[in-house]
Amino acid sequence: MAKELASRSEDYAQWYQDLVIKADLAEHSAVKGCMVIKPYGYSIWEKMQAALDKMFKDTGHSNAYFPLFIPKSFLELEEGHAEGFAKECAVVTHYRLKADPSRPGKLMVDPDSKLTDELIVRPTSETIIWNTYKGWIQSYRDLPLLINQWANVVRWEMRTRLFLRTTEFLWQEGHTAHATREEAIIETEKMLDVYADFAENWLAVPVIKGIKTANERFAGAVETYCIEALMQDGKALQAGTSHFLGQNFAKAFDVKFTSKEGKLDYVWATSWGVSTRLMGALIMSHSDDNGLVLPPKLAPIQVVIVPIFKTEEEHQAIIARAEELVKSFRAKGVSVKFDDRDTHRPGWKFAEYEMRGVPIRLGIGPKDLEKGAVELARRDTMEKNSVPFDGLEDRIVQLLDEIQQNLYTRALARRTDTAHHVTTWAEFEAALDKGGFVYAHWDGTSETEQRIKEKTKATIRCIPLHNPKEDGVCILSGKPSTQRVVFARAY
RNA sequence: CGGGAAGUAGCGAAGUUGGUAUCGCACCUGCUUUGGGAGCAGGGGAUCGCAGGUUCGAGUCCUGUCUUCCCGACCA
Repeated sequence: MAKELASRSEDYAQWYQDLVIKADLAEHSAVKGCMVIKPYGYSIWEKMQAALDKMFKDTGHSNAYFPLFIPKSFLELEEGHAEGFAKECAVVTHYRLKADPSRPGKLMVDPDSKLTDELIVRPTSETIIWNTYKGWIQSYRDLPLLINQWANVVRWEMRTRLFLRTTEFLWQEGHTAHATREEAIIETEKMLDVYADFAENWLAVPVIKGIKTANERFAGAVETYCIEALMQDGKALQAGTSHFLGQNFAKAFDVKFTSKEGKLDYVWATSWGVSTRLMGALIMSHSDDNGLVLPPKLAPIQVVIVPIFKTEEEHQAIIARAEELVKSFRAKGVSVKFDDRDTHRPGWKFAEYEMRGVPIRLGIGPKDLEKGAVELARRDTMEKNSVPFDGLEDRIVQLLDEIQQNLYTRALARRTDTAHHVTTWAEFEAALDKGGFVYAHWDGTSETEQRIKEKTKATIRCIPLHNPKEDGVCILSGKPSTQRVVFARAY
């Protein structure tokens, strides 16, 4: 009724927007390109943060916090980095307002408050962090330095979409410093593994781990690793990146250390990040035309109990039973909500929790009490079954795990089913139009990649790690190639 | 930032050649209801995105501006 969505098949983009709004995840703000993340959406993000934060800590990292503002002069120091971000920076040029003498009650920028060194609102923090690290690192004993920060960043995007691309977004950025090139590369790959682990085991989103081509590489990086996910409409989404920065930033910010052998050398660096874009990946991987579908591990509410009754006697009996269930579920670590609001009827609640993606719904009414059972509805399959109270909490724990697995399996099957291996240009174009990852030979040049992008809007998502070698010819140039790379149209 | 579309009550929409705003849902009250978004009756809520202008009179015409959506260029 009031909350219907556009269908995925008719208008995928509209479906996505409707869903974000109607599942109460986020809304547009009064500020162009910026969103308000609503409590329900934010609680999902908090669960992601908690899981990732633990993974970072478990791999030896500590959190810290660096300034929102970066002096413009810092951003200029690493050439590639400067070029990459120059076009999308918000710049603070003044530090004060004053009453506008020509418009009573209005404010104006005080021209006397002009900053001599303008400040950039961070689009990423490499520069301020490497400026800081210079003071922290003198010896090999100070290494490795393993820092993460949770922060907001601003990139002045021309075209925005809730969660997928907004002017301001939330993320974490890890910045590490190492004594050797090898150690930095190990770190880069380790954090990519953390991201892949998180994507697959928490988001239930299968990802391809790979390396970006030069065209797609992070500005200032020597090598960019990524995890690429496939959305239901057949488009790819970069879900996380991990960069081997070489000595680029160490040289730009003059960060040297004395080795055990007494030699002075620049340190080796990595940076890695995932953002609230993961919310978009989560939404577009599992949800359906009835609304959001959440993997149990990230669902703010895993089980909702909806009472159904006519008389107050029935109501009281249900409350008694429901409270027992809540207690036993919580004892098993299951997050459960008993929705005893009398302001909404059961049917309304069913629809509402479906829209919000709650993995399991239990309906309890007089008929169930009589049978000693509940009506259990699974959000992922929309199946309904009567399940006895006896042993219910164990069944729930098991079922949550089953749902988590099912979402992953389903997403993986979709990715596998839509994957194409092509050899000719005609096949390539046809495959792109169908959607999904397209494995094709490429001659390895940026020029060819660029031409393919211009002709088809598809990009090389990545060169998969441990990619099997296979002789072939480039789909566009016909030149020899030693491996297939992954193409797709992307978000 | 270029091209297109849109903005009227919380949401979705109607509004004729300019004459002071209508409908559905939602909301509030009451009664009846409650196993898939309840029914009936009554009620409240809009300076028509914002700022100017034309006019006796502007939701409607003109100018500017903000925001959103779609398509491009750019990007997580």
